Amino acid sequence: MYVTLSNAATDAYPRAATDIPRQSFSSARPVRRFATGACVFREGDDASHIYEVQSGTLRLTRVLENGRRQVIAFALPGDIVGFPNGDQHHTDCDVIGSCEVVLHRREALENGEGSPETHRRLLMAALREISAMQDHFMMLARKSALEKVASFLLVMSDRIGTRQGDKSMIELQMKRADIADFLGLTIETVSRTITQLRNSGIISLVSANSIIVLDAKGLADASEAA
Amino acid sequence: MYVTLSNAATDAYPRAATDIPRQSFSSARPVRRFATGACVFREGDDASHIYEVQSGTLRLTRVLENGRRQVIAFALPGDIVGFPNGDQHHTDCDVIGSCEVVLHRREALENGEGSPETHRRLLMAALREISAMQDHFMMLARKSALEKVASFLLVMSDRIGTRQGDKSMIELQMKRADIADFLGLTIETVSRTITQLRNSGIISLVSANSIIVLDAKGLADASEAA
DNA sequence: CGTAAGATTGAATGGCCTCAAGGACAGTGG
DNA sequence: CCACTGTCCTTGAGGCCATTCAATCTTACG
Repeated sequence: MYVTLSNAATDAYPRAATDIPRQSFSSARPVRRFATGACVFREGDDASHIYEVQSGTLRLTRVLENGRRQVIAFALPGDIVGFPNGDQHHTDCDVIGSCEVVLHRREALENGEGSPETHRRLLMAALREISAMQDHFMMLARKSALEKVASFLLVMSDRIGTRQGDKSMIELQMKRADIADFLGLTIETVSRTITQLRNSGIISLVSANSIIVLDAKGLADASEAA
Repeated sequence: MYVTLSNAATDAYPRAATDIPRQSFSSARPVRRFATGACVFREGDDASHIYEVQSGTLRLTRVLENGRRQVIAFALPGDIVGFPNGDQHHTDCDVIGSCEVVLHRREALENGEGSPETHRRLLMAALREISAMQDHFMMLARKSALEKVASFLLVMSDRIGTRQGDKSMIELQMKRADIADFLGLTIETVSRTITQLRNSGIISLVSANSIIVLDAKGLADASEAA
């Protein structure tokens, strides 16, 4: 999951899960379950498979020698992760909310082994990934802390929010540290910004990880404040 | 071109131009020349082709409504740009140093129309792109101005530097504004940082766009200062 | 109740930005 | 040949936002 620049961008690149009836492939492909905290793959591991998330949440990270960490993306239902470059994975992939994933053999993307339909779906997902990452560049480089956090909550609301009348309820699987490393901020700044949104009456917290969006328009405004 | 985290990363993902003898495809494919300032495509244009740079420099940009601009990448010889998402291009592509590009029909990537060899090369380039962009995230989110500029110059030195004894000469095609929008900085900060590197004796300027790397190790140290 | 992990809040610093002015350079026309 | 102009780059001063360092609060769990 990337925090793209606008809802328009999100709409323009619909996720696979909404493109194609889910049962058309899930029943024919091996599905694996992972518990929270499990590791799907590590940087340097042989990239044997590509993973399509059906439920739950994954986290992709890269770490530098000096300890600086970047969360590359969160993978939510409908997302596909683990695109190889060469023979190896180049990120870590951990489960932060117990999940079910559909496994695709790497060759299904690279050689077209298996059905042409699957090959095409994986290829399209890779191209969509490039586009989404380009949007995310703008996010990391050009947005303020408030805009980043508001954008993040907006996307999460769209992707995993449950409607409660005119409000939306978000159950975050990730910790503040994950959000911070995803948005290029510190834990403290994320926390302070969430407090700020709360004090503005835009959101309210049931618990630290359970957020209600009270004012979707206010959140959208905050996400692209001049 | 992305500014990746280390030279190791660059080495690990060699560019197409060094992988495959150039004449094996360039002679069989239509080549187009563009003058500096030309526009290759605009966001929203129909994505009919994918472009492989043989010489010169391209610039990929995205612009927000509010005027904020992000340079997504610079395309140098060996790079491939214009990966579509859906039917349209989602960035602007301008020529900042007169260039020759090899055109590939979009279908060569998406359908495998044309040679399987070309299909595979384009697919591998797309996957390499994803990996390089992931590295670039760390750059944008976690590096200081000094580290960013030093990293940028290191990559440019590796890619387009000409050896002068133990020194390296870089002829930058891009303006300060392009560098700033690529690194997520302001023009002033880029300029100040270059001055700082000059005062440290790490680089020297022949002219604003013509830079000599006097101390490659010093530059490398600056690019990953703790 | 005690401990540990995570989240929040506070105070102070600093790095980058903003605003502003001046310098370098090429192109143009008198 | 030389002002004139526009573009780009550099430099300075001041301010703000995010960080850093540190303490407190919350929650879960034995």
